[in-house]
Amino acid sequence: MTTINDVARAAGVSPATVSRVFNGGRVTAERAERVRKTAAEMGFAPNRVARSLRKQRASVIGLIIPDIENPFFTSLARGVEDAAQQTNLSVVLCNSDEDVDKERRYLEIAAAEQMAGVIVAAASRNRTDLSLMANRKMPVVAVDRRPRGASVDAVMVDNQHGGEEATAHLLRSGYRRIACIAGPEGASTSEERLAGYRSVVRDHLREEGVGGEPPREYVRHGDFRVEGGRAAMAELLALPEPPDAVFVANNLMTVGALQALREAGIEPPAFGVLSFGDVPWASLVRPPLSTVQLPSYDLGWTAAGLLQDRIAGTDKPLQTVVLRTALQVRESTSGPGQRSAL
Amino acid sequence: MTTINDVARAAGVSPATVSRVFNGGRVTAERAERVRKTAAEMGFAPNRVARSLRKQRASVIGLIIPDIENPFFTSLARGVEDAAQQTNLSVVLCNSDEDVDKERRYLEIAAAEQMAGVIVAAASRNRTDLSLMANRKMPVVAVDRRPRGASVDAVMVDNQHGGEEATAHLLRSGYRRIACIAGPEGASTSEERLAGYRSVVRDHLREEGVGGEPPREYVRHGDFRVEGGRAAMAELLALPEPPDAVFVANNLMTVGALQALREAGIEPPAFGVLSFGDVPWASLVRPPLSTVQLPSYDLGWTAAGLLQDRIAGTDKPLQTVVLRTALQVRESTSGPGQRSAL
DNA sequence: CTGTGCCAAGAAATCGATTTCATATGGAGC
DNA sequence: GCTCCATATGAAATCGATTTCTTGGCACAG
Repeated sequence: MTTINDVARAAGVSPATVSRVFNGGRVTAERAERVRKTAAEMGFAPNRVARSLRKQRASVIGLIIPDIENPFFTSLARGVEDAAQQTNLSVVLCNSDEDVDKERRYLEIAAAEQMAGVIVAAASRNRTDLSLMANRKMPVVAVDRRPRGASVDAVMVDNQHGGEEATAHLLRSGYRRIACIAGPEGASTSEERLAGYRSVVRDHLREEGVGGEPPREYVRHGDFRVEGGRAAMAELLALPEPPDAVFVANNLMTVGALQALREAGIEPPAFGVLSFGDVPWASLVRPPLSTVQLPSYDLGWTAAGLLQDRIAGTDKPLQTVVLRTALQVRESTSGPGQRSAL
Repeated sequence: MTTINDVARAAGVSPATVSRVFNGGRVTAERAERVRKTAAEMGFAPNRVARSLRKQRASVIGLIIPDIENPFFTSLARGVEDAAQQTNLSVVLCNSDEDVDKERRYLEIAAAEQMAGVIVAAASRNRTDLSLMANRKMPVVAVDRRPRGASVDAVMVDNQHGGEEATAHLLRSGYRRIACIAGPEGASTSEERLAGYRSVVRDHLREEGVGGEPPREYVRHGDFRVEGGRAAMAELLALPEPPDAVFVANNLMTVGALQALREAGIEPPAFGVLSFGDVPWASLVRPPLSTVQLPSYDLGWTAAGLLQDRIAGTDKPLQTVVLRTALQVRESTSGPGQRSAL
């Protein structure tokens, strides 16, 4: 491969001069031109590894997500990528698979590769450890999930608001026995969504003059995966007094819940189904699914922006940006009255 | 950060010895133990950038895919990742977005970062240029799509066989006016699938004593995206004699086709729909969709295996592995007879 | 005419690990 | 007891770009 030394020799200058030509140093126009020309002729591209070693920083940022097969995260990844392209940073995507060990390995790699920064959707609120990054003063932005105790910039979704909006909509549509399939206990996103659900149900019960909390058995915890949603839904349907609607706390569990409903011969909107997060190809599901839409792309875009500011060395105080959800009403929650023929 | 020199000093040995401890050189057990211990205490992890510079090779492989939001490719990516983990290679994922320029940028990065190898699902059969890799003798494996004229190992799907199987199944189910929504002209995957379709239809016509080719207007070209599938399906439905079934050459276009069908108030299986490639959450679509299942995970796994062999320096002749598809019959192709109420 | 200051440009140090080369030590064989 | 070899180890070169340090030349002011 042609190195900076080859170019220097060919152009009759020193390697330092070649470097300066490519990095905005002061070089006389005539020489700069000559260097650029020979470099182009020889097909010279600076060796990034050597550059990173010397600069102690690579022009790469890491993006660590817990599930590459979840469209929410892939859309987020596109947001990051598009934003990063603006400052010539490239993005490497790592899939932690919701596994804290795998995640740690990737964090170690990010550190050892001297990446310019990391955006991480943490696999665990408690056990994700960002101290490696802190030690090296490597910029980090948390996205979607904030690891406990980490002092980093963050971009979050207004989960509680989304949960409230969803539950209120179900109530407005006439459903009365509303269940919730929440995510894993301890996951911040799950707990906030659940809190939104709880607060609206509580208010409703108070208005009705009943008071109290939603029935304990109407709240189930899944694992944010398809199978967990299916199991939770099956349990709900097996209750002595099953619910007439469900708010499911993520898209994949919704897929599972819908499968369980179908197996039981039950069809929305007689049974209301509202998903937190777009289900891919939602428009294909019959009937079309009402969802709380998440700004996944913007989440990524915003996170990448914050990270780039930090990389550039801003000393703004840490900030947390919260993006709003948007309720997308479709037929799956049009009300228990319109029973389809069963 | 603690370097190999810090560790060496602390352990009272030379940096060379520390390096040997971590790279399987000959070191007396007692010293090795001491080095390992101090290294652990100091939290030493070798700087990958420096290592890559010296070794002229990083312990990272690049995976370039054209669409990160297509579950086919994400599943493939998981296969690559799982296989790579076996030899401690990490995978960086790059999304070319079906854009040859973006793809070239990533290839340049892979070269400049001195990645150990690249697996690429080419954005274009003609215009994807792998000469950069060839120049540096960097191992490359093509997956799913083979760039024209590149001498690299490849892992492919038996597209023609899949197309034949699909079309034959539609015929067996009683459909007679079978259309095909193919991919972009020039894409090898698309053309092979289409060839499979053509050959079966041709044979059928001959058996019927008619002979000839499938009607030209029954073959449409889309762009492998949702919108393309929708448009193609709409055109098919607008024909004077519309088809009674369609073989769609990829999963995303199938989603579009289903949307167009629904808008026209037509429902499978009265109109047969068969998708090449699993539609995500296929089980949710009503009625369940028949598909030609692609071994996406195995594609990735196999490609990573081949790449690792090359990285290890095997001199086996170039090989192309072809993996078979499997027809998954569901209700969307159960035959035109069972007309659902329209 | 000389001193000061500025700027271009080369020489050389640097980043951190690996690897070659040289050296010392110990043991085996005669 | 001496030679020879194997082996452990350290010193130093190396990878390729960036950056600091130096030098030399030129311009301008006094």
